[in-house]
Amino acid sequence: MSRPRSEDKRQAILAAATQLFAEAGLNASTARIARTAGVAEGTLFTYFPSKDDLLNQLYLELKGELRGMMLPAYPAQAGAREQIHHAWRIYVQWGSTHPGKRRVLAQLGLCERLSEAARAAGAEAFCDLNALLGESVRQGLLRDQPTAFVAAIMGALAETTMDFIARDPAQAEHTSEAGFAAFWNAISRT
Amino acid sequence: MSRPRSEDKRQAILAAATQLFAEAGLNASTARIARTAGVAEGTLFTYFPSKDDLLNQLYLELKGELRGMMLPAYPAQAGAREQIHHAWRIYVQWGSTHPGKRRVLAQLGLCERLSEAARAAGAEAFCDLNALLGESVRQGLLRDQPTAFVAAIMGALAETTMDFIARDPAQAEHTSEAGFAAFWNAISRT
Amino acid sequence: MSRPRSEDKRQAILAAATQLFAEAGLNASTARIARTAGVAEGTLFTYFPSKDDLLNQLYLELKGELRGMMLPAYPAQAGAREQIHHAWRIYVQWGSTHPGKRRVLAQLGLCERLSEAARAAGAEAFCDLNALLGESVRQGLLRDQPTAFVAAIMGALAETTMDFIARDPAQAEHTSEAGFAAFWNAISRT
Amino acid sequence: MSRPRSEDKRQAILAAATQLFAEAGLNASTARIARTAGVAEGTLFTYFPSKDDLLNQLYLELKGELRGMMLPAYPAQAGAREQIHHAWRIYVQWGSTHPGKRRVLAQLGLCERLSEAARAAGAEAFCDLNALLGESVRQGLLRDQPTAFVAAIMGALAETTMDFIARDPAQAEHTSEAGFAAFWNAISRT
DNA sequence: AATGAATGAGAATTCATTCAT
DNA sequence: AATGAATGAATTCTCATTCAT
Repeated sequence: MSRPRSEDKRQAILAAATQLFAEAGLNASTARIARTAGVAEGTLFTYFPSKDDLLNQLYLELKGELRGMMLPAYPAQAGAREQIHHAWRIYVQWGSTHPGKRRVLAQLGLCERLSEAARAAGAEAFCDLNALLGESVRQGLLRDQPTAFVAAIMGALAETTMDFIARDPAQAEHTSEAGFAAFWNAISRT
Repeated sequence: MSRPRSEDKRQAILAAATQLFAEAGLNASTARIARTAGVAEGTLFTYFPSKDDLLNQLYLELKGELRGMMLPAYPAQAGAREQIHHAWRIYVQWGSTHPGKRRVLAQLGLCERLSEAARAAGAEAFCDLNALLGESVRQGLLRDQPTAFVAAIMGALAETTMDFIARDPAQAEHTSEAGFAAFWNAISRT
Repeated sequence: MSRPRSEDKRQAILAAATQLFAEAGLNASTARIARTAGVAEGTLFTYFPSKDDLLNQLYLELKGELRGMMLPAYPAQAGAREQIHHAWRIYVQWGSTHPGKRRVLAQLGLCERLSEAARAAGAEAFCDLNALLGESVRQGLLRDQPTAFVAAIMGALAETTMDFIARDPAQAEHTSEAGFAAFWNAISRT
Repeated sequence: MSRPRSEDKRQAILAAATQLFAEAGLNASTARIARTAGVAEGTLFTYFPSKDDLLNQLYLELKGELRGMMLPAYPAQAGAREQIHHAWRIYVQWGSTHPGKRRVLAQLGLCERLSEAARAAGAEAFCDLNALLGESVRQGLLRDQPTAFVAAIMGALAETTMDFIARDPAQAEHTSEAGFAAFWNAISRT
């Protein structure tokens, strides 16, 4: 009966926030975000009641996008190594293709304004991957380390890999594989 | 004739900045830093002409401290692996012992307000280590990767290791060794 | 042909405004009033073109209600003192029974946004009472003071009386009579 | 050693606040107050950390001024009636001479942002007067009413009196005496 | 008429930096 | 050099009002 809230505007705000956060850090002002998104300052607050909400929802949005990419990543019939390798490729490719989003996701992950709820929901993106890693440890394929440690190592090496791809995008494929090799050697038993 | 600047005050300001940046992020206000340091608001600006200068000098200070720890780290007579292992232990121990400093160093490293000059000067802290890693690659001890990549992998895994030590300090020794094992497997040739 | 305005909605808005103004002062937002009234934000403005209008109409509404209570208050056959006493009782009882309405009426009376027209119309509530007081002065029953002064004294003492009843409702009857005694002594000739 | 805080500026801010609050209510913005006081917006906040503080300190300032006027008001040798009469005159005169201050004091007294501490400290202005009234009740000079009720009646009638003086300042003296007569008759035993 | 999204002018406050003392 | 008051631009958020649906 009234004008419906526009998903376009919501997305424009999130996109503007992503861009400005990537360029200038999470301190980018709501005024600038609104202007970049092409909406009035007040409008931002009809979509996101506070800047904290914007931060949290943006985090979920980005994590959700990543999750969407990684969900179909695990062909059941393949071996564990192949599945993990596949997840690696997708993750590294997403981050290399969207450096701004990657940067913002990292900043948000460190930001103390992120709610526990958002953090928990965000963890789902890597839920299947974590399960896969845990199972692999249990089956003796990987060294006997806490799953969280293995997962953190994977994340850290993937980030490093993406940093190098950003510097030399032409070598993306090769660097990604080199990174995965390093990761696999770091954690595999043999 | 004017009073000379006091190195004590300079250090007090840097220490206060480290503490507050660790607690509240780089947005901690100069007023709060000055108060915590026990000096007047204006005094801070006689030691650091701007907040950006404070940030850059703090970065150099912390990198310098780290460099001071790591310089005597390389007993020439030992083998490369042992020297690298030694550097790893010192680095991880420093970061585990000074979580605030580590946190601030990481934040500063990401901050766009850091000058290229400071970044370059800061890189010196790991200069010898980088040389050592490069040499090891050249000698075929490590896999054939760009030295910067190897160094970045070392940094990333060390950070991950420190994160886990922070969660469970009782296991510091064990976690540090597990982290190094992962690193060594990641990059060593055999 | 368009839907007619609903008197129910108008009353709901006025009731919500009364409640929120009593709780939070005249700054209570139109959005909150609309929500409390169960109508949309915009709807409020089809019934009251502006917040100032809402304020003025609410004032008239409350004054009108009070006038409705007091109109049948003057049994012609009774003496002046008894009629005035009767009016006092009704007024004090209304204010004690509806503390929110009383509070809002007082706030509105002081508010500079109230139009002169509303103020004038509102004065009608006490029109008969004023006439009665004036007549009593003229007949020598009350001291020789301007009627407006006598009326203002009555209002002030009645408000004070209601304040005390609000603090100790159990003594309402007694306090009301004590207040009236004070008033009568204040203005009666003997 | 540094520029001292200027009592002049503090007073200028309080005066500007008094003026604007009297004209436009307590909603007058800190920006306007600062501009009127001839200081920068930020300066207001070095003298008053928040608007609430400004409100509370202004209340204390005005109450203090009033207290300063009334303190020497009670010549011990005079009778109770004469002392109370004297206090009445001073109070009414202060309020008539400073209508803005009176108006603001009344608004602040009703405002829920006023701290209990300020309220308590403010009550001191009428401490002696209250004691005098209480003693007079106890000695049978006044009717047997709670002291607070007697004091409230005095305040209410004094306010009403000041309202009328404001409308017709030429009759100030006469109106003040008429008001006191009404008050005294309202509460005195005979 | 009813709805609630859209708007942009404030609101209170913060903050890096300057400057009088 | 040291101090902290002074500054005014910037920040997040609110709100009365308008307007598309």
